[in-house]
Amino acid sequence: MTDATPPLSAEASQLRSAIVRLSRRLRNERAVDSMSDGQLAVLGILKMHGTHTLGELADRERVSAPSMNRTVNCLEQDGLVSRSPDEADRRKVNIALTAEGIAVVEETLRRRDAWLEDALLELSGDERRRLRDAVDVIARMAER
Amino acid sequence: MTDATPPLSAEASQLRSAIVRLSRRLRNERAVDSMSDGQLAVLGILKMHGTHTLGELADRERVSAPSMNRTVNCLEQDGLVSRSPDEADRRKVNIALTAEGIAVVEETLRRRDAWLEDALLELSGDERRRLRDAVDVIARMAER
DNA sequence: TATTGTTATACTCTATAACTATA
DNA sequence: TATAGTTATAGAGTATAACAATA
Repeated sequence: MTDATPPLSAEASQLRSAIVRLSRRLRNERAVDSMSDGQLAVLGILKMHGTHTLGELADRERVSAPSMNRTVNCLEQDGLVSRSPDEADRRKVNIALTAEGIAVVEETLRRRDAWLEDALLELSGDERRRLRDAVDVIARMAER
Repeated sequence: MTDATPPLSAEASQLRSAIVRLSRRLRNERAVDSMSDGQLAVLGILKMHGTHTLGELADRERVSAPSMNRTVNCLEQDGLVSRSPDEADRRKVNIALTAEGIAVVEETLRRRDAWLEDALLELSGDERRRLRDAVDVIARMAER
């Protein structure tokens, strides 16, 4: 597709702009509009990586423990997560998704995917292939 | 690279995950750590699209006018933007970047690009080409 | 004594409603 | 009378410091 290698700086700048803009557009699609980004992020972590303690959630989201405590309180009041004391170390509290929490996070991801699926269907076969070929490279860069 | 077309749902899901994660990683790189996302977004709009009125900025960021007013107050106090009454319609106020505001937004973009440039240099030539071929597709999807 | 979670308190960012100046 | 911007006030979300329970 592209033959000559363009200047590195232009390549980085264009990539950054495209990634940030698509991400912002995606974020608009969510199951519960009243839910904050922070709350949704916690549900996503629990969905993807299973039960966490409060401290683990705070570390993952790079947020203070009191702040995460408040977020978890809201989610607990809404019935989306449950707290239960850890058997081995009773200082710890395990936070897990409830059935309703699972439903909310799956619906949000479903909406975001649905928006993307619509967009993918408007692409040509070649454009879709180019996107597909880049996905694993993007994912690996994010882990850096 | 990829020959068979995978299920649309898996394709969308993997793309969403990769885009969101790389975007989050990029956001960490900024010139002034004490500056909020909202403030930086305003500087970015002014840098990219030139002078705006308060209402235009509020509309673009999908935020209320009082909220944008406060954001602009902070930027003005920090000397990053200037207010000047519109000549034609004196109800309006034009908000523009100062020299210092230009420097801050350029430094932030430079940092983000620098991080990306480092990451690009660690890729193979083939990986970089795949990324390059996808950028304009991603940019177009974001505009949808 | 150190660690985990929680409460107390304050600051920032957001919003709606009311106000001022101009069209 | 309508519109652009601002001010007043209140509701989330965040942080640091202090506290309680457990290791």
